[in-house]
Amino acid sequence: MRDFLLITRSLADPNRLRILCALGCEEICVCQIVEMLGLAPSTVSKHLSILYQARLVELRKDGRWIYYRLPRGRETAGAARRALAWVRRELKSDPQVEKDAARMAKILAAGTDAICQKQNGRR
Amino acid sequence: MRDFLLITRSLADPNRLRILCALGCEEICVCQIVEMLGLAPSTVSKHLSILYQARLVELRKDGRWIYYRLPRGRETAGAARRALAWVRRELKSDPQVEKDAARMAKILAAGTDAICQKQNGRR
DNA sequence: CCTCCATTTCGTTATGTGGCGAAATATAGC
DNA sequence: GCTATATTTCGCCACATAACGAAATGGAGG
Repeated sequence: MRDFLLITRSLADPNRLRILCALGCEEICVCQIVEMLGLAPSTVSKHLSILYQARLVELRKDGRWIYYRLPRGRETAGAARRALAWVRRELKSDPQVEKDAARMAKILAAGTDAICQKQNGRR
Repeated sequence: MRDFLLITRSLADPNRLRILCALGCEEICVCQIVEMLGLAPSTVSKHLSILYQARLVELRKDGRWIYYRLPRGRETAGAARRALAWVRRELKSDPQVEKDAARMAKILAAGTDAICQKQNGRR
């Protein structure tokens, strides 16, 4: 029950749902999620931490960047995998999610290296 | 997204999950849910109202009693049905849920009419 | 009509949560 | 080692929420 509640409480916030849907299949840098949501980095970090504790996302550190993604390996807890499948199904054609996907595509495509483009562009 | 959030926020509370699991297949009176959870009637009523708004339960009024049950008809929104199937699967063998089932069985079996037994017994 | 009782609604309180900015942490590059 | 930058942690505030008891609602039955 406790673990399941970690999951359901994670899913009870629109911004966290948007993050999960945006992750889709690709790996996304924190700064890109910040850009997509338009929230303060500290806020996004908190959301990601909540998702991480519920095992709904994994992270990979690469230099000073941190990439988040949906869990991949076989070792992924079944509960998390089923929860993600459920969310994806229910929100597949959600307007907000679709808008986010379009926006994220633009964010990823902007700039040549496609990594933390906004911050690079600031200089 | 809005409707989906109604569902996920409903599922983000342990007492509401216990109610949904207790409903299982049978129809249960509010006073019996109160007895099972050990919470104030007003609190339980609020929980039921939240579940009702998310379409996760239906109600049937019978005299001065109100029975709640999981949604039945074909007209039930698919999202609610899928959410309930997910919850049931994840919590099928949860210790708390099993204890609740045993307790609820006792509550339903107590008394001959099996309706609001505790209140009947009070007189 | 009046009472009784199951349930809901209302008002209050304590706690949880989402948001931000500031400060801390960590890594890259000079 | 110092600076710059990405991310997290911390402290704070506004607001949501779960709990209760008291009062209101509504049907049953005298």
